[in-house]
Amino acid sequence: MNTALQAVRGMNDVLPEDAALWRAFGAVVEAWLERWGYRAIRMPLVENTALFRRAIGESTDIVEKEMYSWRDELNSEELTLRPEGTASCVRAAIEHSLLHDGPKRLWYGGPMYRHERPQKGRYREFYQYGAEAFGFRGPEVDAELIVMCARLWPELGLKGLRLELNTIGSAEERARHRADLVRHLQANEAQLDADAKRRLHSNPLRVLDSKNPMVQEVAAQAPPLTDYLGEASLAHFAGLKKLLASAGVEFAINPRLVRGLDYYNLTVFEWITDALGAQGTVCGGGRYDGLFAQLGGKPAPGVGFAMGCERLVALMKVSGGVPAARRPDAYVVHQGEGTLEYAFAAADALRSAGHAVVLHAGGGSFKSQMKKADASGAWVALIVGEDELRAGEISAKPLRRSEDQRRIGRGRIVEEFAAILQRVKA
RNA sequence: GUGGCCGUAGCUCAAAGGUAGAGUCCCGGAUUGUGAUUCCGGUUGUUGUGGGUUCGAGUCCCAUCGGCCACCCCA
Repeated sequence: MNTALQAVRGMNDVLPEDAALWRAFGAVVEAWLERWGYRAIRMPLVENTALFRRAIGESTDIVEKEMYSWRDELNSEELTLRPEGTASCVRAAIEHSLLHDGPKRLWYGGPMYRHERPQKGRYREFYQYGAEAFGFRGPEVDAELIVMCARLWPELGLKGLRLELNTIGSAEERARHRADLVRHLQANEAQLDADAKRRLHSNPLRVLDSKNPMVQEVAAQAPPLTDYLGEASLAHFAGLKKLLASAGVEFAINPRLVRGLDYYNLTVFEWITDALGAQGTVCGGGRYDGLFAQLGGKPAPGVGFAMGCERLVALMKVSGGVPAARRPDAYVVHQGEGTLEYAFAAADALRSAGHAVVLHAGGGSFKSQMKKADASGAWVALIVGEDELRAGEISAKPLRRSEDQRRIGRGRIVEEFAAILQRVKA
């Protein structure tokens, strides 16, 4: 143990028992994304550091202190493990002119990397599914993305997720608000903590989100962003709320909901649970109409969300929505001179016929082999001993139903096994 | 990155400075080749790691690694 290597902190193995749940989760989510008309795209895990600096924002926590960045000396490139997916997805859309024939709905999944202190529900390598809609200006796609999620939760067996919603207007509106906000914060600078002071100029909107009561007092008196929103922004938000209401999706407006990435405008939202402790946001997203231009592309609107797989899988466990383990159809037990080849061939033939078959390996007494057959969860134990070998047969013993063991002639193994399996599974 | 709590068998946990244990799991057996129960027997280990104090450290001290919780932040 003293010389044994460990996984990197905050980066976890998913062991077979959990991996089954992950696969079930992934299957539901991917089918759901496709059903809503989103198409898969895959991006590299590594991008040029400049992409994230430009997309996410220089003064965000992610860029300031959470990115895994390094200089690749082989060809002098500044590279970064992606801390989120939207920037890469937009980059890919620009690079390959994906919008040349109209708007696009895309989804992706995979690991993201942020160097934060690990905690329940927060890891340095974590998985996300993301959906992005490029080229749609109206609020209907914002609504679609949110309603989509509302429809997914029951499919995963999840309850008690609540939706928080806000609008943060356009860049111009925020700039006007920001000027007044900074003035207000400066007037009350004595009440600000170190963190708030630091953000006063770098990212004053985040000050409103502070949990420090002293800072909260100042924030509460600050000019509300809503007062600075123009007609178009208000109409967009109203349109979104109307669609959510007609879909029967409940939401709470949280005027302090400001997301940590600079590219958002208008709609921002989070799906939150109280069942996972401090890391309660299970899915978050919003609109980012300026991002294409910001990354050097032809201007195009965008909206999207990302959901955290670790958190959703953890919620599925809490909710008890754990799928049953897959049973092998047969476990093949063999003992005696020459039986291995026979058993090996029988297992092979049954697999070719589409059955899930585990061949016993590693020796052991007959009894221990039967124990392993049982422990494997197999429906049927197939037994090849010296008797069977001599007779040119194989014994089939159902393990999950009270049905007698019987012999099958070698030439009829596939047909008869299928018949037994059908009866036993019924 | 800051603070608090915690690391003993694969797993869940005992051992209040004096010989490291239980349950579970795993392995073998209970008259020839038949699985969950029952009964009998057996292995669980550099007490996370490295130092220090002490006649003696799982226990006290320091460091380090890891986990949990909170802050922070977000998925």
